[in-house]
Amino acid sequence: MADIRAQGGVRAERKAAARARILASAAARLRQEGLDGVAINTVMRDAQLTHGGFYAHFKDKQALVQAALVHALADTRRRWMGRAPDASWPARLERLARRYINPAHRDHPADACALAALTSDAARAGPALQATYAAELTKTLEAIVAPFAEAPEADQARLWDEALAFMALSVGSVALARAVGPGALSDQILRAGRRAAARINTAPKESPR
Amino acid sequence: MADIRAQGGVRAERKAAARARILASAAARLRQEGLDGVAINTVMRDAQLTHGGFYAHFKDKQALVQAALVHALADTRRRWMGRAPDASWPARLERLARRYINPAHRDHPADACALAALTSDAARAGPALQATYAAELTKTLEAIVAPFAEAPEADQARLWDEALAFMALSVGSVALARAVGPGALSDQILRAGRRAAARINTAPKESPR
DNA sequence: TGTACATCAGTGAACGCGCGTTCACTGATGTAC
DNA sequence: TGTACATCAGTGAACGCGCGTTCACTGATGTAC
Repeated sequence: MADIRAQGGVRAERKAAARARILASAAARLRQEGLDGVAINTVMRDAQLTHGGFYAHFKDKQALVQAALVHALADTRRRWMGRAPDASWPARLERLARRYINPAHRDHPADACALAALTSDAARAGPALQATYAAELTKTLEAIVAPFAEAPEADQARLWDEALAFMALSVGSVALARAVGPGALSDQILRAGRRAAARINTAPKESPR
Repeated sequence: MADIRAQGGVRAERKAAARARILASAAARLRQEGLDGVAINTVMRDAQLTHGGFYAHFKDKQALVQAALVHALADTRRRWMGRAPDASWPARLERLARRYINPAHRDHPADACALAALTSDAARAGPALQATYAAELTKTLEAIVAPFAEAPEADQARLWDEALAFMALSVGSVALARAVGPGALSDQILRAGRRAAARINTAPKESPR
């Protein structure tokens, strides 16, 4: 009895399921249509509910968007990194670039990385969303360098810088490839971006390679 | 007399001046607040007019946004490229990266490159705006490689690819640096992106350098 | 186990707001003679 | 040069629409005895 109550009961279970549906539909809308695409009416209809009930789950639209952003990125980060170990740092960047900067990722935004979808939205949003965006980007950067945490201290700074530039190029390539619309230019951007991402180099200009 | 009429007369001159004010205010709003920031009421008030008169100048909001995008990019492209000749292709990329990927550019969006401000907006917009965005990006790419049009035919494809990746990284760095909000991470992104942009390399993975 | 009351997720109408667009009107500018 | 009419950039009220949020209400679930 106590156990069953601890599990939540029928009502709590249904509420949790409803919240999960709301979050999933908000996450998809967020990635596909941005902040303005997360209209409460639409999200609730997607989740087979009416809009009035929304406020039993989230304080306001802002809270939903923040939760949806975290949800979406946890999902794509896990799928992106995969399980395959990489032989070297360049091999890792090459593999991650191949899996991120490609036409399928560009063409399916509802399942894609929210960092690439929301650059402009986050730039214009308030500090709260920007902080969430920054925290999620940081988690992603840490996931990129994680397998090389054993590398010498002296190399850590270089890896971090290269991961930063790698993310800027990856996000930039996909965002730009979407912005120009379908066509040859979009494909060219992805090809060039993918190649350059695998060869990113952040040595300061003073020290020639 | 005929000359004065050819110049347009008082009414035509005033109309042209009003149109220029509308366009300038729309271009600033577009860069700072995106497509939704270009509200006709606001833009017309900025231009010292009332909203009803808008349709004497533009067919609809879409036409204004397209014209403002072209206007904004012509301006920033000219300022970005400057007049200084560059000693070499790497020197050109290094100089352009320094002038694009920096805190001042990040922090003054109303005067900044619209390509970086509108990636997400253009990705979700209709084909007409995407075509304009693509055409403006193409003009920018052409301006980047223009001084090296005399280079051997065999090098042209490489220069174009590197210009593509360079733009993806430049736009991505500024867009990402804005998205994370002010702080150390934002500055790190710009520093790493700037260094990597000056060293962009799009050789295919099969041929090691 | 059965009954009476309390809780609260979800419903659906309503609100105020800003948006893009339309439209009858005004009055300075332009044109015809 | 002077007068009568035509044009049209700009005004300001009005429209329908979708938005986020509020709120009185419902009815199934949960609790107390």
